Amino acid sequence: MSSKRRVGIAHFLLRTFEMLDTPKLKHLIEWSPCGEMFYIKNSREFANKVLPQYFRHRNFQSFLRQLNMYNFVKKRLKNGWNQFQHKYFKREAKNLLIHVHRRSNGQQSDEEEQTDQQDSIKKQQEQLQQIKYLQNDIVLTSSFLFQQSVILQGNFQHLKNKLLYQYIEEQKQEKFLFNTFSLLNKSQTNSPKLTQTILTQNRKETEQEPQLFVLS
Amino acid sequence: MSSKRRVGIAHFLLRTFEMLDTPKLKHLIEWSPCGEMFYIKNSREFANKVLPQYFRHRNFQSFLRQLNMYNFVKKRLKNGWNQFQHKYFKREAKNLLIHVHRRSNGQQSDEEEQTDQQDSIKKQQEQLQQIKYLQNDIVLTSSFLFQQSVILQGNFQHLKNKLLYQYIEEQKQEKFLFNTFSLLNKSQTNSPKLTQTILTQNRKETEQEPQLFVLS
DNA sequence: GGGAATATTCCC
DNA sequence: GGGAATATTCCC
Repeated sequence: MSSKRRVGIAHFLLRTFEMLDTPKLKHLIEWSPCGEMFYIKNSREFANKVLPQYFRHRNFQSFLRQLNMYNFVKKRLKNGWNQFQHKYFKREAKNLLIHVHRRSNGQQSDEEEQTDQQDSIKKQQEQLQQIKYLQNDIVLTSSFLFQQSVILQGNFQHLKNKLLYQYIEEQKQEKFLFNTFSLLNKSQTNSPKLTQTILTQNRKETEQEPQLFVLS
Repeated sequence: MSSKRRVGIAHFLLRTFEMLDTPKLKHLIEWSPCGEMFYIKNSREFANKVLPQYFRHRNFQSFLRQLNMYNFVKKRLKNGWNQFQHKYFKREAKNLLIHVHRRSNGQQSDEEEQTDQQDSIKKQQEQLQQIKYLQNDIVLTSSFLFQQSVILQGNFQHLKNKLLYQYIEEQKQEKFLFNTFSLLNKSQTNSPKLTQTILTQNRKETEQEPQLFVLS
């Protein structure tokens, strides 16, 4: 168990007590009239303005968590206030604070006795071994895949560049064609039929699906 | 045990990395020339001026404790600097940070030495812990690769279609050109200079980079 | 340097 | 509200 307990009173308890001792904060946190519990009246404002003065944060939730760890009992009042109470946390009895203990986190109950412990340990070891091997394989595969993805990205980039290049070539061709016909029209006012013929002729051509390439 | 690991990289690691990324602090904390370890040159001043900017305290010792929990190796240099090193904490490889794991507190040596059984159980637990960490890494990588593959497939399909379309267009143009010149040659035996003019004229055209498309 | 307590955060 | 991880403190 916790053989080593700090002697003093927890920082959290002291600071919380201090807050309650501060008249300026009465509109946000205050003892009940008789001093056996206290209220937080506006948790939002309280969190933002008061908490950072006493702790390293401004989360109401964290404050709640602490109260909870010290076994304070919370109650929601009708007027929206939060009320907190602890048997040993009272205005008139600061000395009682030494009885407020923080909940220790984990109780390790030893459970039943295990006769076949060794047996089960061995089995577990074998399983562990299997898992390790498998995991190792997976790591290798994963690493390989990662590299592949990088390579693929590269290939893709390459392809994209190719495409761009092709596009440029195409543009040139188009321009070429365009110019050709311009010149043709200019120089052949006498026989405009030629252009017509060319266009007609070309329209007859049937298109065929080309076998481009097969990728995956 | 700890079945719940946070996905992200520990706040401590990120903040420490940030410090090292800050040129203004080079006189107090700085990467080694090659970036595989870092130095703290004046721990006193560092603690007072730098720590509170990145953490909630100004204790060099607390900072040390964290480095220690994350298995950094400390070395005291002759010139008084402190050097820290971790396999996966390097300037050029922020992505490796996911492999820097916080030591789990799990070791509770209650008193005397422990039975062999308990010992072996503990070892197994450690191993399990390691496996879990590694598995988490793998899951992250795998998820990343999956996303990558989807994106790549999409990009690739898109590109393929583009390419096909372009190819068809090109074919049409070529055919068209071919026909044009055939007709031209037939009908213009008298003035062969026209073809020449067309070719010369076209050669002068300047090319311009077209905006093709933007992928991912 | 590291064990263990308390403080704070995150999440179910 | 509480389990569990990380952050900070304290101490040997």
